[in-house]
Amino acid sequence: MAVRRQPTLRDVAAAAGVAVSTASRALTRPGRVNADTADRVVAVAKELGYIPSASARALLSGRTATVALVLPDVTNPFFFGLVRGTGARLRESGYVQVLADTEESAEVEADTLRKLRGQVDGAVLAASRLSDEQIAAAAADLALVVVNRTIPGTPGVLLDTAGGMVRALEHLASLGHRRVAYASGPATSWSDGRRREALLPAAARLGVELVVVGPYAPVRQAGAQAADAALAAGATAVVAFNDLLAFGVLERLDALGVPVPERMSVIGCDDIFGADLVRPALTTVESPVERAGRMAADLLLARLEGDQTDDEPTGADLDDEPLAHPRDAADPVLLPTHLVVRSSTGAAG
Amino acid sequence: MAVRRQPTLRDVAAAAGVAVSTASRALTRPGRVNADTADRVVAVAKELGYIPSASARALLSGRTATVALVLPDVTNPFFFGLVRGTGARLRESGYVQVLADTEESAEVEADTLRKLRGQVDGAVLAASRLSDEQIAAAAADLALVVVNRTIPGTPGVLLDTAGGMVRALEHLASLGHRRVAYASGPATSWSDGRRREALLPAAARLGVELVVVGPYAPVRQAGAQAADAALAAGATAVVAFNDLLAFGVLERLDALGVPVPERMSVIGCDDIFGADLVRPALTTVESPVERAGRMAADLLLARLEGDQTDDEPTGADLDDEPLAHPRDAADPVLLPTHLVVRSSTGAAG
DNA sequence: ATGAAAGCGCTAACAG
DNA sequence: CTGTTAGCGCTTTCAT
Repeated sequence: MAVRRQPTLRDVAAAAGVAVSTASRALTRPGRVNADTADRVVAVAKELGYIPSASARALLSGRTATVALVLPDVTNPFFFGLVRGTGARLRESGYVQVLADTEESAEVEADTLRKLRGQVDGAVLAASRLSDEQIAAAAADLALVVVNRTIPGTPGVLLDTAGGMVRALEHLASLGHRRVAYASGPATSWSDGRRREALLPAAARLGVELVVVGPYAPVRQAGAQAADAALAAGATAVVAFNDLLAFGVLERLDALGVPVPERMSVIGCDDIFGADLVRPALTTVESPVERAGRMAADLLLARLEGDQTDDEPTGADLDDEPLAHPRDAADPVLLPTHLVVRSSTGAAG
Repeated sequence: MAVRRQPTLRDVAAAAGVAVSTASRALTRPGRVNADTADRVVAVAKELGYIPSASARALLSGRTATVALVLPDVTNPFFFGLVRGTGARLRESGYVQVLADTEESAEVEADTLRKLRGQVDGAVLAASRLSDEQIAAAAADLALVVVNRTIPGTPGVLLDTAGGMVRALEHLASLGHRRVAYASGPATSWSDGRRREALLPAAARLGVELVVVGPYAPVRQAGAQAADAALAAGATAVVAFNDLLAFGVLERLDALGVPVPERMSVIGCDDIFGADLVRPALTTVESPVERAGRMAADLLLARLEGDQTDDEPTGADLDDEPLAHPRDAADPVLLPTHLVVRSSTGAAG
């Protein structure tokens, strides 16, 4: 197991009867070396099973061809799409994806980010628990792209779940609901704040009374409390922070014998795996998470590949070409969401 | 973004007024240096925000403190537990986890493994699509632990799903089922072979007629065909290769108006997220996937940490101490599974 | 077109 | 206890 010493470039060069520098060129810039020599080197390298050392390359170039995806909780199905989306995009460009779970802790997250510096070329930071300032600080040391967060100067991808929730409310209003509960997510969740900001005026406009209950942890178990709270509030419908919570609400209502959607309509958010499996199937706000992941990776790679301007750029350059590469055009990309109506919503009881 | 040059050990040494080697020692072996000096160096390092270069360390030591988890498909919920289990264990020991998706392709897998060599200290290989020989070959270059696979000389963790399926069959037999369909998984799946080997004799013993249908891709969509095949075979119960497939079976039966479990019992495997959410809730073979992940990581780390015997061991050592560290005691760990009975199984129609 | 040599950041001898 | 030196594997000047 893992014993055999790996052949180095020196071995290849020796076997091919050339200098290491020639071997290096033959392998990386075949054009800048005699065709015959190049072929020979390549052949020898292949025969020896030579694989360039990533560490040596990284040490020399400062680039690791590795990107981290930093998440509060790898097991939350919501993030699966991100893992997949960023992973796919990164792989396409020959990057390696490393996964970092911060266990919902701001401290662990800050620590992770610090350690990551130097290990990776950049990171996609999703649903960060850090403050704007902390993120901005981290962004000074490590190429960062944030998902579902707005940090001035840092590129980001936003999923418009707030908009989706407004459409969910409109849907409920059209079904005759007049008293709707919003089962809110973690107090530290940036998304949750945005949604509340969007839901309140929308409710007023629609003539719907919105009762905010919570905050709840975005997990199934918390759904029981949310269901009870919605019931107690006299709501005929409940919009949950996410599908996990909505699943829990459905379970609780089922256990209580409250028919869905006859006496209570339920709407989730994210359309995670399972939303169409539960009975009744869950009406939910679908967000293109995988696309968000791809896009986040895209943004990051663009920065990374663009950072070819190694040697300290002159001051002049900094102020020039504001069009080609506008400094503060890091306006986050906003991805639209849409409401998927299933059987968990119906006319107001 | 990511501009500021990181301080190196040299910067720290200079700022502290010592030689780099002293700074190095102060930071890594505080005991072997004057306490005052050490304190000063540490203070300076902290002030400068010094972080040792992983690349340089790796280049020098040959160890990257990184372990890869290689999977055929990151999006398959079955693997979530593995991601979580290995990730948790690795993090505990200060290792970084990298995720590699081989897209269900043996070629991509072989390629990935080759590239990984040098980038990581070892890898956990789950549900490999490679042949035993290919895996054994890869294991010569990279510390490997396999999950759900038996490779002589390579440590592994096995989930006893075959045993679980036999218990599932016993459960069905006790409910009076006499004709049961097994919706088999991919032909290349090692697990599937094991299960068939276990199910056939068990069926004979139980006086149950087992009809093997398939093979099917382990995905929801394939469940429709499986359901139809089970129906056509006149079975009163179907055991599916995995929960994903079972979900599809449930959906199809629902669409066809076949009541579950009245006219058809359904059993899945893995107890993935959602198995208790579907209606009727799915009876399934639960396997401790997360534990398997932890254990796989454990085995790998044991090898890694144990591999302190750098300089080529003498031939003598190889034959000695067969007890302390038995060479071929790489007997795979077998983790027990158990049947979770839910409402998708009932008495034979 | 090719070789020799320097050096990325760090640690491990080897002096002193 | 601390400084000097060498070298991990590679790319990249700089010569030739």
